[in-house]
Amino acid sequence: MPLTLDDRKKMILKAVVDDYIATAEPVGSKSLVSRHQLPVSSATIRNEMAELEELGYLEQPHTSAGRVPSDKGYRTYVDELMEVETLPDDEARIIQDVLRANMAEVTGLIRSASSLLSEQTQYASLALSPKCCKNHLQQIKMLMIEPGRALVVVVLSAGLVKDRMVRIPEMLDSAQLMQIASAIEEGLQGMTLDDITLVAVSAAGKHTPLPDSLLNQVLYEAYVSIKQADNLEVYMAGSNKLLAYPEFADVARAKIALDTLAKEGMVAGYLSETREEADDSTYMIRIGQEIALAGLENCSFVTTTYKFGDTVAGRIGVIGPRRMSYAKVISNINFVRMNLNDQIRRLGAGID
Amino acid sequence: MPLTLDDRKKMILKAVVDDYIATAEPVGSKSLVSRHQLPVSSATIRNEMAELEELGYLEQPHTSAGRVPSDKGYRTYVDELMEVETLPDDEARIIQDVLRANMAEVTGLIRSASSLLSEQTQYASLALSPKCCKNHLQQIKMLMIEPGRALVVVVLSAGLVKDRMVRIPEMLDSAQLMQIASAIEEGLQGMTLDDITLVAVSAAGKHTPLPDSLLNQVLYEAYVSIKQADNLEVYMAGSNKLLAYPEFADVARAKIALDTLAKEGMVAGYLSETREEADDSTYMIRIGQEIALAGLENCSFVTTTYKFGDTVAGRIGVIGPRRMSYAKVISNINFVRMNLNDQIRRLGAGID
DNA sequence: TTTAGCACTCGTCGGTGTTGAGTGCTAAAG
DNA sequence: CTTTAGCACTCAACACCGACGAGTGCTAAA
Repeated sequence: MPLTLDDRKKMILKAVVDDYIATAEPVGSKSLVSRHQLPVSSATIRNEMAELEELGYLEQPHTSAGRVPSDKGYRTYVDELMEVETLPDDEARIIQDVLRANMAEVTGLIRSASSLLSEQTQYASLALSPKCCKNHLQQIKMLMIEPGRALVVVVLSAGLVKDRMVRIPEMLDSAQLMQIASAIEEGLQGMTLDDITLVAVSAAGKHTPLPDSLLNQVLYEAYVSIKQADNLEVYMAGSNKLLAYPEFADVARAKIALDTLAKEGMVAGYLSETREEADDSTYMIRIGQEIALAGLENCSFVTTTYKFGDTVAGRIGVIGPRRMSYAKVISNINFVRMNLNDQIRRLGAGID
Repeated sequence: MPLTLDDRKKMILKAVVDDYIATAEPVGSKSLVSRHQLPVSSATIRNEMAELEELGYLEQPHTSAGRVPSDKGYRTYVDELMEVETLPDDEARIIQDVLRANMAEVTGLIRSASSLLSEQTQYASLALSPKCCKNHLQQIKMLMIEPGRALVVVVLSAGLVKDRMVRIPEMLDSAQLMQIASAIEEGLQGMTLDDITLVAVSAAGKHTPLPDSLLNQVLYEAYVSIKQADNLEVYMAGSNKLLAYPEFADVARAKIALDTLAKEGMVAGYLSETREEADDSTYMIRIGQEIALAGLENCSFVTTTYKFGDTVAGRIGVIGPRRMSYAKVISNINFVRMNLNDQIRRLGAGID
């Protein structure tokens, strides 16, 4: 049994996947030759397809139906056979324009990149908020809103900013609050987020000449705010677009898939685990069963990473039916990735 | 033709709606008598139902099927017939606990109230962010993040806080930025948001001894931030739960409905328009065609308002199939509304 | 090795008959 | 005048049937 397919088999596999992606219907030998004007007869194709099935690249929904790609079939398709188009100018322009218009802030930038992907590909899209364990605390500010309430602003390296409303003792005034914040900031300057503990925050804050009774609550809230700044968040867009595809014609199946996607934590967890693998290639593809999430068996993920400086910060990608137009999705994702990294770099560098 | 139904007709209408809500299947005369142990025969019910149909309260999907409530039927059901249950203790407890845990900040509070509603009722829920044209600007702060970037924090009356990252000229230092912010704050102190114009902001800011070239960009960003603080936002949750109901068994219909809901702007606009009506009653119900949004013809909205102090600030509610369990939804919504208003009041008053 | 030919498979589609829950109507009983 | 038993009628849902056709595998000849 050959480990690699001969050229004709590759050619046929590619044709089958292409056709199935286009039509969503099992493709037969006869329609294949006519559609692609192959120089051989349908009988030959039949023999080849039978072999491809035996090798696990194709499947038959039932005897006397055409063939459908298996996970393995899709896999070799995306790894070896597919031709990635370059993005049409008009689509490229849209992406560039939208990203440029949203570059005031990282979160908004990523969110809009995600929406863009969904809009352009007509699949669902998702993005993970930037999270980098090597992130440093750069600043922490506390802003008095009214007696008893303050806004804690945490600035991480790479210019990522998060804030959070907290309750503080009513007796604290604005000046004291700022004093505490600077004490913490000084004490933790440059520490990585993982290294920051409640003890460390407390130690830093104790340099302030204030009674513990007032301090403790504030220090605790500061600690929580810092930790929360690094929380993994998910932005998802266009999941209802999936209902347009025939693989979701059955509402029950559709519901299972959408319910799974709605549990953002699950998807986030899954994607963040896969962080390390395949770092060299620009994108990562998970097909069907390769996704270990119940309910997404006939879906595929295509994701890529975006960077802060030169460290990977998060993922952004597309979720669609297994039978998705990988070529189109990948060209979009690559372009978005490039532009996203570009804008983030500019944002960090302060270029307008 | 009588303007009001006699007691027996009311009784029958109520029974039909109750049954249809429970089973999702057209209810016939025979099953009605057996289910409710009515003291009359099915023939009598048939006659009554025929009359109710003639009067427009019931509809027949086809001859020789049972009856289904019409919009008018649902309307009188919710207005006159339905018995609103009081919320079971355990559900009440959950709501109280979750809201209490989220009371650091208004936006989070409302968001969690919305999720709660969806979770408790198993329908979709949505909430509009607080927006009150009589809102005053209370504070505006600008926080230097790094040269060229600043965080603008806008505090409205009632303690609503919004912030936004902006670009500023690189030459500005932290002190200057604070100076500008206080100038704006002083100049606009107590103005309602509607009255604040770019001109007003500029006028307030010009008191600072800085060259126009530096000022203008900052003032513009401040203006945008203030305006944006009052933007209408929508939080939606659980829209995929709708797929569980038989009215959405047809994917095409389901898609239309979900697509409409996904256009958050549309729903927001629709709900905010209905703001004034029915202020006296605690909740507002829109049934089927009463909703003027294409795609939601067999859905219903049940919404209520929440308040900042004593002015209406926003809406929160549930979207479900027309055949929704109004009694359950209303008891949930009322309870959430009460607790939400309570927590908002405490939040404003600084009670913990 | 390729391919024409052929028998076979099986899902789809239209037609047909049955079932059953529902109706409206009529005529008798209360 | 209202109620109700009885009956004929309607119609969606379901199962069954046969024809159709796109597809297959196999065989034997080119």
